[in-house]
Amino acid sequence: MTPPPAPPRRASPSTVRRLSLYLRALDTLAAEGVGTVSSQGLAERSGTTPAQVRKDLSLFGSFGRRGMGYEVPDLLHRVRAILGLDRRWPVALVGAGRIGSALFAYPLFRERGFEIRAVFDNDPAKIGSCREGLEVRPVTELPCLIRERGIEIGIITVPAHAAQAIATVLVESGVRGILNFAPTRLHLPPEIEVNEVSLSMELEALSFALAARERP
Amino acid sequence: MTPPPAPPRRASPSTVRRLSLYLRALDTLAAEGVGTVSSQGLAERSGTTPAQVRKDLSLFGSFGRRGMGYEVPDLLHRVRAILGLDRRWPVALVGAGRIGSALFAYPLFRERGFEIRAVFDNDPAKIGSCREGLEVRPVTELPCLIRERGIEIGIITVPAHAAQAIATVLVESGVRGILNFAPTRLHLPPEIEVNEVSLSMELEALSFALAARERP
DNA sequence: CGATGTGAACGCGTTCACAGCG
DNA sequence: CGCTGTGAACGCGTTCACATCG
Repeated sequence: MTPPPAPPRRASPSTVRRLSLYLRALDTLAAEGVGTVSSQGLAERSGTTPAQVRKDLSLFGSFGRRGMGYEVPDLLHRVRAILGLDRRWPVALVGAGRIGSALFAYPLFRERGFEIRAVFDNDPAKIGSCREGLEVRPVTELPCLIRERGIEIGIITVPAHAAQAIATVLVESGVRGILNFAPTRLHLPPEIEVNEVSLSMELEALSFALAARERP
Repeated sequence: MTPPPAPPRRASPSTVRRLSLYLRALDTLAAEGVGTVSSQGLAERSGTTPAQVRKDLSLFGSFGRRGMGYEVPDLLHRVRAILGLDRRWPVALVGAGRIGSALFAYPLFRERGFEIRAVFDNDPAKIGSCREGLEVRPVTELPCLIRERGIEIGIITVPAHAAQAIATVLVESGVRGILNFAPTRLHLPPEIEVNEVSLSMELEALSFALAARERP
């Protein structure tokens, strides 16, 4: 009888991560034509527990039917909406090196609604060349193009020493969220969302775990 | 007077992540020729708090001098050892697509001691071609080469539907740690260390945060 | 003095257990 | 009866505060 709780502005980072996992699992289930799934079933496919699944979802509303579970197409739609994937997100890519080009071609981004609408680089050899049909532009044109194309998310794949300057310009041009692949900490206003992806950190976590096992 | 605590086999994932950040900061400090740093200074450069820095480090020993702080070269060496980076790690890359090739060329891996010693793919168009001087081999040769070259870490950058089979073969061939870029959950024995990197999850976390701010 | 190292207090995410409803 | 939704209990990582020592 209580209306679904107003979407909380802040869910814990772990919850948001798991919502992504649920979405992935629901995509698979929908593709398999499965109509209904229990918290148990979702938990198994996402590597968590049934209680955790129910707790996470209940933060945003009551999407299941007692005794039945969750309807896959409905829950899929709900989780997409919760994650903000019920719209398109124009994205800019700064850095047209190997990692940047790889991300550009990553099909899952587009499937989720992320559309790379601008690519920037300062290397004269790259400017003017194309990535998947989009021309690489010099960074000087960044502010203008970001605004013109309504871009709100920037992906940084430039060398560490250049990342802070790029981030600052992105924010000044209207970007509100940044995915940073450069191995350096960015200093930005607190209202800007920053997500750091450190590839070497991931390998180092493996290294730590493997080395820990060999210690006397 | 108490000897440094025996290195704990299990530190929390957050602690390990932060150790990587400290290492990065220490690298920079050393390059700048800074001789000493306080927990305060390290915290500022890593985006955490002084108390957190001291707690993290004290898990592994007493590396500082009261009233002085930490000596940068010494701490650098210690943190590298804690993370298991005082040795070389032979790595295999499975999947010579865009992401795989980008990782291959990522200089920070080699700087940290990770050496890609084998590259595999099943695409006949790629087999025999080279990535940074290493020849791409078919997956059929994987078990043999993994063993021959003493590889303990595998990086998976194949499509989701192929990832589980690859992971199983890697483990059967002696790999103990896996970095998985494929958007699928791997089922492996518990003694195997698995680290999932989900690029779309990172973007979805941004999308969630930005969308949450726009809600009424 | 100044900054580390650390037990204790705190807060928060996870887990539990059961009430509630189809 | 089955499974969800959820308050309460729990455990753990973070923060605090201070004793400690160069």
